[in-house]
Amino acid sequence: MATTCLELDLPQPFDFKNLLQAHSWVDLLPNCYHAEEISFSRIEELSSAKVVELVIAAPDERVRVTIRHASRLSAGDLREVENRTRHMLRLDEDFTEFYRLCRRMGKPWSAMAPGKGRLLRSPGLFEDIVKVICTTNIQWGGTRRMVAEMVHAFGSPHPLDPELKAFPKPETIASLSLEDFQNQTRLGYRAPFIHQLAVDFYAGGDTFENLRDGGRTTSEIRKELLAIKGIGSYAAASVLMLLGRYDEIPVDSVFQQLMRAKYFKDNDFDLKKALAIYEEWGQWKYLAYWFDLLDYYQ
DNA sequence: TTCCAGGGGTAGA
DNA sequence: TCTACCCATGGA
Repeated sequence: MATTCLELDLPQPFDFKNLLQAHSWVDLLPNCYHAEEISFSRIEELSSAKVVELVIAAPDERVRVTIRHASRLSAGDLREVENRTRHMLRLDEDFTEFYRLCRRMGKPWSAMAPGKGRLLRSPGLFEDIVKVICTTNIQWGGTRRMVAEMVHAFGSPHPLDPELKAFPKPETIASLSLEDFQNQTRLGYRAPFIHQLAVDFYAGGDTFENLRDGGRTTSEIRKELLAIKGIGSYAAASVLMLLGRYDEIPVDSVFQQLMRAKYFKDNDFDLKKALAIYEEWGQWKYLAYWFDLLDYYQ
């Protein structure tokens, strides 16, 4: 076994612990949260087909990525690990304007300004879209189970610890018949959506990479997301957040519960009035809602 | 047993 | 654009 370390500068301010704890992506395989060390690990399959383990921590003002690997890593492999880490931690997103708005809005949002607001995401868009589909119409325990079943059934194993596996590649799922895919996982009616997504990603991944195009409007990208089977308004808002666009609020049972508990009495919940609560946050609505939620239930 | 969960697709109005 | 109905699965 060999171990290689990478260190990356963190933009300041940056709250790494909050990035891990603020939403539950760190609880979904292949991510593994290490609460005591304030770190997480995950198995990654690189473009070179090497399967490595990344352990990511931020003990000071830098990110430390410890890579456990079986064979020698090339400069290209290391560059890929760096790029994937930067994407997961959103190191290149600018939250300056959001923090300014938080300070102006007062409590509870003023507590955001010292570096909170970054929500962990996956290195690849396929993984994030599949996981969002797995959050629909099911409790969180079911989401974890479905994601774990896909990773165990179709993920590439780490050569030094075959029980640890990467998130499945689109081509692995696309190479299976829908029937075989369904028989090896319990995804319910979501199975055809995820299988088709894998087929489409494998056939034209570049089309999906266009969703990351910063030059396009959120409504353009939202329209394309809604064209994906299995993605409705809630899931589109969630994927937009994972793309770094916070304009849309994911209206689901969690949102409605918070609204009924905090802002509406008895049965006078009104969706338009509820959405209007966050209107003044403009392009930061998702984060304003999300941290309002965390503050209320903490 | 029944309800429903970090909803979405479809048909029909 | 809105509504009704159906959709697998499993926890409560």
